[in-house]
Amino acid sequence: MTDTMTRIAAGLEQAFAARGFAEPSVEDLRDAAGVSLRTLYKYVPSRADMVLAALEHRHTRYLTHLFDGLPDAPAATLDALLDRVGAWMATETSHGCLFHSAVAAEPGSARLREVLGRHKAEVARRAAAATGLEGHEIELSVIMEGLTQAWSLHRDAAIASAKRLGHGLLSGEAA
Amino acid sequence: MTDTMTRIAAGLEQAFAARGFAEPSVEDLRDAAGVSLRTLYKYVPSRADMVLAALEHRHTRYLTHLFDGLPDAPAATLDALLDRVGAWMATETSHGCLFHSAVAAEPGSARLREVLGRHKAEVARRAAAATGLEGHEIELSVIMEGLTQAWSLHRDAAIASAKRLGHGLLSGEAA
DNA sequence: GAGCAAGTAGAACAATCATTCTACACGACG
DNA sequence: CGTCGTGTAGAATGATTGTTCTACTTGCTC
Repeated sequence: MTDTMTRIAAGLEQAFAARGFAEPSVEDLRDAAGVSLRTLYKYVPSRADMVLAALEHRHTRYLTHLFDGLPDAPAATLDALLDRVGAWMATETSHGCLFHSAVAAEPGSARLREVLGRHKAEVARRAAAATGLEGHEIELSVIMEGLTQAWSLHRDAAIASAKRLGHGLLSGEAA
Repeated sequence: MTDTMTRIAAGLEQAFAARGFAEPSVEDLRDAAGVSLRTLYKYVPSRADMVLAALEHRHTRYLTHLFDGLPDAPAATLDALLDRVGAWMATETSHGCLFHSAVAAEPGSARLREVLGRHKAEVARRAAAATGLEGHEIELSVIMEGLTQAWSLHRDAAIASAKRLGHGLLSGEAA
């Protein structure tokens, strides 16, 4: 059933998020997934695929975390969005973006790079649509990426700084 | 001699930058360093120390690349700084910040986290001093981190966006 | 109740890898 | 000349790991 696959993906995501992509052995991943080695390999036929499955799962979780039930007013929306990025960092990842980490761990993998690109593009597109900043996807990307990286060092101060940069974007919008 | 140590550190930096922190074996690192295994272990007694040596070397190289001979006028300085970040990405790293990658590869290492923190703090401090934006270190961090991450996907467009965000900071400075 | 899909537990295999060790080369210097 | 510091080349070791395989258990369905 898909149920088993989801449980596996969720466990893999958590394991990679907590311990990085290099350290956990397949036996560790099996424990995290809560299934036997046989079943794990049946659903996910290699360790590289385990990484992809984890990222797939995280992608959908991240999207719902960021965009479900956002407010309507542009300024409030932007603030809420950046707060949610910070909240995600606080609860889900102590350090950086999991997609970038995956690519960094295996810079040669074209599949990983493609997953990263799709993930980032979709986040930026949705963020622009939600804040009425269509055409400024890349500025939004820079702000959100910057917040994600800087959060681990500066916590709430990083969120406040990202908000200030974002407001500059909104008010510069008259032009 | 320190000469040998520098040669080793430079080789290690290049190897890790090109192939990530997980993939290269110690024998690969030996080839990159251009010394024998014995000598490598004499100067750098474990693989974890090889990572640290590489980061140490990159730190000083990055600082000189960013800050040597910067112009004086605040706006020109900021642009030049962000251009240099982009140039660094183009020539030195196809993907992301090497320090973040190192931490991501081994999230448990306190030594790595400390090196990351010191690196980022020094870069932000110098950037603020060079652009006359003292007190805005964190905004600068967000912009530079964001550019570093977004560059791999958007290239020159990421640089232009980072500049726009930075100019917003400079003109908002009247307040 | 026979058979089948889907699961668990864990041993076995082949390969890789970090680290150490042995044996040798060479230039400087007293 | 001898020896000491610093280097090279590469084999041996010991442990870990990704992957596969064997043997057994459940629950469902005809």
